[in-house]
Amino acid sequence: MPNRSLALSEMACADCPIRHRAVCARCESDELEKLDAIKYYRRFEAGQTIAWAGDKMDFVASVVEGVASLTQTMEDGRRQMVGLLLPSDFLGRPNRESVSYDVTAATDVMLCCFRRVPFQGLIEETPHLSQRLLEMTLDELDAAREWMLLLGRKTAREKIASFLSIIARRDASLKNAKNATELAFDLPLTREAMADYLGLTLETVSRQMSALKRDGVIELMGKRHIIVPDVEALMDETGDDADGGVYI
Amino acid sequence: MPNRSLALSEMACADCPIRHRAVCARCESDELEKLDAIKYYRRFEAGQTIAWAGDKMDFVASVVEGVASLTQTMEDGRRQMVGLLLPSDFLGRPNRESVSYDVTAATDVMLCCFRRVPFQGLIEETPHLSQRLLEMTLDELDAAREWMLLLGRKTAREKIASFLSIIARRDASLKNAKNATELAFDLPLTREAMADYLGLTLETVSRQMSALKRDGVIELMGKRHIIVPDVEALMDETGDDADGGVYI
DNA sequence: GACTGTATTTGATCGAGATCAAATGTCGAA
DNA sequence: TTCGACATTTGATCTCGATCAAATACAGTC
Repeated sequence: MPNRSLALSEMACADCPIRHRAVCARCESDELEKLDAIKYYRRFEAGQTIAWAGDKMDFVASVVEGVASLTQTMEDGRRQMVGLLLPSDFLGRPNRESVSYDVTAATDVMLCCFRRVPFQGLIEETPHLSQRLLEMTLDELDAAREWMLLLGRKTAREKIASFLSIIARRDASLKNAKNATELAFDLPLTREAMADYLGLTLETVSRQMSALKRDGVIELMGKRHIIVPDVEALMDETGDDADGGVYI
Repeated sequence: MPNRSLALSEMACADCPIRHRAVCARCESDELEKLDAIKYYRRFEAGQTIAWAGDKMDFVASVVEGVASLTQTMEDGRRQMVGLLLPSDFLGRPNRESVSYDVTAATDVMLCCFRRVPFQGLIEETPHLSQRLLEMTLDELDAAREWMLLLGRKTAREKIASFLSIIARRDASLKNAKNATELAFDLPLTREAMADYLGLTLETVSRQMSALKRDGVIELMGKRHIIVPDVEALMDETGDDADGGVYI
């Protein structure tokens, strides 16, 4: 498990890769110190469960590295992913001690955890924190609503293309990439997890990936590395109107 | 259009039916006065468009009476509802001048509107307001995630049963009804709007409503009034686990 | 009471995606 | 190098909900 990109112990907020995107983004240095006092890092391996729905969770957290998913499961085993947390995204709900969804590490994940009870206190006394949390929650709600359109009305092919463009966009945004016409990135999810995200079976995911490859919309290097030779062409497959994805 | 349940002009916050549920729920009387200074009421008739996606909206609002919907439309006309606003729900996003979704009055609706720019100012200086807004947004996010499970994984029959139980629950909650075994309420949506909510066609909605009626799960008085003789039986049809909907 | 427009129901058929099944690829461990 | 555990792809068939089409119900209006 060779992952030594960040030393767990002595990481300073100033050097943190998500310092200006996460829930702490607007905090001043004195506010940051208070957060620092209640924070600790935790690492999870790909596939590991971070928490089960119904568990008590004594922390909330920012995703520093990697990807985590929130999923709901029905009694008979049908599963739907309802959240995909990338670096800088926030995990947990203040003022609620138990988790509502299964939380899983899709890749190796590092979390910056805040002890929940003191964090709640900080929220109440730190407008910079609560304002940022509100903004992030509103963004997540917007994302959830895009996702609802995808689940309710898009075809399998459109779902795949939409998913790829979402990942590509978030990936480019994290890397601060200029918008080139060509784009390359790694899929953070297995075919099965993609199926859970998209409300499809893994067979349908695989078939549609093959179809997009056959049609030259994407190229595959191995199973997980994706090259998009023409971003426009991919966007055309998503079913979204042309101007829908201009802003990052 | 005989609707004189509330006089538009001189309604006092103290008498407001959503006083203790809406975004103003936690405000003290001095805070309420500041809100009162920037508020006005507006009424919309069933079917009327409140705002189109992309429009500038110079207010945010609480739904006082009636039901409004948020919908997304694809170029080829496919439509997905992504929000259903019942009394006390909040409409609009502070710090964003244009609307992201089409907003439509599903029934006759009365809004308590706040001029957007001054409202933004109040949010920043009134923790009672911003905390309540955060809480409501988190609740909406949870609801959106339930909705995603419905859209991605439930059968048509389960979707209808889930929708009916959601409406029944919210209706009972608004009326502060004790939880009887029998339940009766009016559908606030046409079959077509239900289809947009559920990611189905209106024909499938109609067929599944007929099937639930045939099987004795619901009774219909006219097209819109629903009687649920046995709430347990309806819950069994939703696909959710038994303890999923205990809390209101 | 006949007429019009809209909402809803019901019927017949089709097809996208699910399901069931098997083959293939991949990688680490023995 | 072979084995075993997975992840992924591909094939054959089935089914639920979509689509196309028509009948029915209903409310308002002249």
